[in-house]
Amino acid sequence: MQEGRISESIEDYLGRLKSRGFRLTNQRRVIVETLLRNLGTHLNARELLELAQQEDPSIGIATIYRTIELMNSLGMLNMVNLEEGFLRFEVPDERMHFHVFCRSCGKTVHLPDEDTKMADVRKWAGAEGFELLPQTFEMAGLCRECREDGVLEEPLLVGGGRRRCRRGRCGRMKQ
Amino acid sequence: MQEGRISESIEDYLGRLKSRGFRLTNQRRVIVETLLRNLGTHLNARELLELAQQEDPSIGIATIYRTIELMNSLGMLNMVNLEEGFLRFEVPDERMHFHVFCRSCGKTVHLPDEDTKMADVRKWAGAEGFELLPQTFEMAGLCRECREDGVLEEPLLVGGGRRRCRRGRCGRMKQ
DNA sequence: TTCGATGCAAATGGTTTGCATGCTT
DNA sequence: AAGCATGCAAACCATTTGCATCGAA
Repeated sequence: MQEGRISESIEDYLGRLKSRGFRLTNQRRVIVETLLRNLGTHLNARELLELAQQEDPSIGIATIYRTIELMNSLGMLNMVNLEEGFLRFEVPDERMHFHVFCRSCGKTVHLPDEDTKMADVRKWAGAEGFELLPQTFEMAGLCRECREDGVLEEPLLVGGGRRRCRRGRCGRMKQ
Repeated sequence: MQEGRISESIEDYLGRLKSRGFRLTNQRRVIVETLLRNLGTHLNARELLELAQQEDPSIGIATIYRTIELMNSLGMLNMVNLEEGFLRFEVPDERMHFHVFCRSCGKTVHLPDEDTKMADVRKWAGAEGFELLPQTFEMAGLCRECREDGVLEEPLLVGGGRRRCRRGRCGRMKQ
C-alpha cells in the first residue's frame, strides 16, 4: 500500500472512531497506523505492541488489547485463530481471504481467485438472509508432502516413544 | 445415534488408538464414549469432564486435555472456536459443516447442501495440493433483522455511554 | 473542567506440566 | 516387570481488570 493510501485509510479509520464519540488519542493513531502498515501480515498482540512502541514507547499491552476490542466491536478489525495459543488480528479490506494450513507441518497457503470464492460464499450466506462481513477463512488440511510422508497412516509410536510433533507444538490448543 | 452405531463407533475409535500403539484405558473409553454420545453438541473441556465423571468420577481435567490433544493429533477430533474464551470439541463425521453467525445478535444458522459446498471447498484446497480434513466452517455476518435495525450504521454512543453489547459478551477474545 | 483513555501491575482462568503412582501390555 | 497413562496441584501465559493519573474535547 502506498503512503498516500495509508494516510488516507488512517484518517478514515480514525474518523470512524471520532464519529462514534471515541477520543482520538495518540495511542489509537499509532495502533491503527501500525495495523494498516502491516496489512499483509496478521499481527498478534505482542507483535503489534512491539511495532507500536517503536512509534510511541509509552504504549502498554492493555491499550493494545483495549484498542483491538474497540475496533473489533465496531467491525473495523477481525480476529484470526491459527490454533497457536493466541489470536492474530487483521484490518478487513474489501475482499475476503482464503487460507489453507497443513495440520501436520503448519504450512499455510493463500488461495487465489478470491473474488470468485467470495461470490460463492456470499451466495451461501445470502440464501439464509445473512450478509457476510469481510473476513479470512482458515481451512485445516494436509499438504501433499505430509500426505506422502504418511503422517496420519503410520503409527505414531516409533522406537518406543511418541514421535515428535512436526509442527513443533503438538496440538497445543491454548488460545 | 442409536446404541448400536455408538458402540460400533466407540470400538472403531478405540481401535484406531490401539493400532497406533496407545493404551486402551478406561478413561479413554469413557471420554470417547461421551464425545460420541453428544455428537450434536460441541462440548468444551469442563462439560466433557463433568459428563465423563458421571461414568468414572476419578477422571481429572488433565486427562481430558491430554486425550483431546491425542485425538486431535490423530485427526479424530476437531477444535471449534466460537469466540467464547475457550474451545469446544467435535468428533468429525464424514461431511463438513457450514455455519453463519450474526456478529451483532449471535444467531447461528447451519447452511444446507453441505455436500455441494464440501465439494467446492475441497476443490479450492485441492488446487494447491491440500486435502481438507473434515471440519466446521464458521462465517461471520449480519442477519437480516440486525441489518434492518441498522446495527453498524447508527452511532454506538447513546446517552453518553457505550451501548451495551447486543451479543452479551462485547468482544471478549480470550480463548 | 470533565470524564474517557492510559499505564502499571495484579488478577483471571483455560490450558499445560512435573512428579509420584497406577494400570495396560 | 516395563513404561505408558493418570491424578493432583502447581505453573503457564494470553488476556482482562482495578485504580490512580493523564489528556482530548
